[in-house]
Amino acid sequence: MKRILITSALPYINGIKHLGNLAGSMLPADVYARFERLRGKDVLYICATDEHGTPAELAAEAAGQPVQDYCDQQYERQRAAGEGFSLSFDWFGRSSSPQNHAFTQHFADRLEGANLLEERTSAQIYSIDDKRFLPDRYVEGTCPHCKSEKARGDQCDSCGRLLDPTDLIDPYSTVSGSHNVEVRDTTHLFLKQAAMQGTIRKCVEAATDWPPLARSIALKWLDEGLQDRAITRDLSWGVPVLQNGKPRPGFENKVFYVWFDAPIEYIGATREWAEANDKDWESWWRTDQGADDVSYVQFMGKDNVAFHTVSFPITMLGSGEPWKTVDRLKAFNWVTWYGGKFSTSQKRGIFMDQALEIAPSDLWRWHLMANAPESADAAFTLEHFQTTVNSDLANVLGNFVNRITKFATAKFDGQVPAAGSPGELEIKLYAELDSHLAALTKHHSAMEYRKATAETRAIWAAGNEYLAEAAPWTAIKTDPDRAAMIVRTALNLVVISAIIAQVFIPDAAAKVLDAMGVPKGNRNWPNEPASVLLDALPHGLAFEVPEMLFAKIEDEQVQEWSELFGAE
RNA sequence: GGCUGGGUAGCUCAGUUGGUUAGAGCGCAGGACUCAUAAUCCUGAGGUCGAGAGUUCAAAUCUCUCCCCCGCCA
Repeated sequence: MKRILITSALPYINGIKHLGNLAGSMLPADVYARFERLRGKDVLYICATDEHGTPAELAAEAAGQPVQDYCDQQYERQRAAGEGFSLSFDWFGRSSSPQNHAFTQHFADRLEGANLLEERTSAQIYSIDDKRFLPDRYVEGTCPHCKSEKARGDQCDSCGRLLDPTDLIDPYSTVSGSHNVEVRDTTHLFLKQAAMQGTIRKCVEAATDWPPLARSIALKWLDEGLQDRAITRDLSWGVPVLQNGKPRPGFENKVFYVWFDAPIEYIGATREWAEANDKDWESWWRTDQGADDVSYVQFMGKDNVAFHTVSFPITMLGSGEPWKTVDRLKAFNWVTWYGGKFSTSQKRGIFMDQALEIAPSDLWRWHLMANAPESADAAFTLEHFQTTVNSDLANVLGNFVNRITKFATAKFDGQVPAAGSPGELEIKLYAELDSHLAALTKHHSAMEYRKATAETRAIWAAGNEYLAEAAPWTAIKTDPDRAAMIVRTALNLVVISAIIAQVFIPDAAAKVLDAMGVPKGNRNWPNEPASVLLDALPHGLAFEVPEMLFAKIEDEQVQEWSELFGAE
């Protein structure tokens, strides 16, 4: 398939995201998007902010702003942070967009038409002082089972039992601390998920492409039996509950639940992109309009798997319309901060905007992908960051590029030399590079990022190994043609090193390729034999020594950052 | 409590369908080189593969029991 649709889990609007959020969906999705684009695929990489729900309302209130203004501001911050990290979104949208409102309401109408929606009344906690219904986790009180006084409305952490907020003794609002709460009846729209059980099971069982983790999570939900769930909430900030274009009676003060409208924004954002660029969104999302030719790949953290494998497919399939559903998905564990949780309030960890203030984005990108939380949670430490950056980027890649371009400038006048022909060492290098490139391409296709970075590094290291063995500084004294051959080969290897580096460290890679005089159109993913790749630069081509690619991270900086960001 | 995933060299991790002396990077020790960001390259030391039992000619890899860590439980 030539067309690839990529989405990464939508970052919530409530504040700028930390390095773990970046590493767990947006960054790997970007690397994959870049890889497939370099291979000539027609890629559409979509992301957006997830803006609705109680946390956004409360955060806006705390900031003393209208929620729309708050979201506008936070959206801009997140967009800028994404740009700072060179995330190559084709579109970074907003779940509060009119397009998403329309799709969300459309899906609700379709689901109702398919007899999958139902109004049900239930009792919930209403806080009189806060003037709002309280979501389960915003209610605390005394556990009816173990008498712990800090039980949450959804669960008691003390005895582990699942609770209904109306079970709590002496409940109070964690929003205001007020005990002035009462139980009120409220009516919501329920999505009859149980009715879709068989359909979804078939999809999951057919999805042999998914990683075992994703399938097992989905199957577990199915085995326990899908429960019907409310898709509306008593809030004002969100998608209004319409019925065939008109306010639904009794739902004038309600909106759709954020978990219903958020995944729909993948489609909404595509439409935002299409309308802004005079493109069509249907060929990406409607299998009756060309989307059966699309491979759809989703990136997300482990916590989102169930929503992407079960809830969202129910929405799409339940509509009875031919929507494109996920083909492949890649789920990540968490990046932790020195083994613990990132925390805004406790000032633990580095957030995206702060990271960019202290080091270039390439450094973070490389380190986070080289240590991606693929098989288990991965601990971020500044010391480890320093080691990876200094060793892989500065010493192995930076030094390789620097040493050979400087040598070639001094001895061959800054031009790609033409003399000499391949000898034993070159033949050996060709074989090595062929095998490295095949492995690297395989790892990228499989979205295995620790392996892909290791293989990338091995190619960079092969450059240093080749130079050490071929020793052009010795050959130049006795056999200038031999030295020319070595230099030409190494300069071409610099180019290959930079081309494959583009997906991880786009800024540094561009510096190298610009300095080497490689036109934009010649920077595609290598798919020729190494013997051709390593003699691709035109003989006589003038190049420059790239400016220093990576400054090393000094111990003093690590010390300073540790104090700044609460490292332990 | 239930359910994923994980527990392999000092650190971070690979280990394909069970099969010769368990691998890589970093760190450490020694050496080489001097083109280069005191960089690089080579060699080496270092592991009862969480604990115990079992299956097998053979187990890090399969089975059972137990212990620890992260996460999820709408």
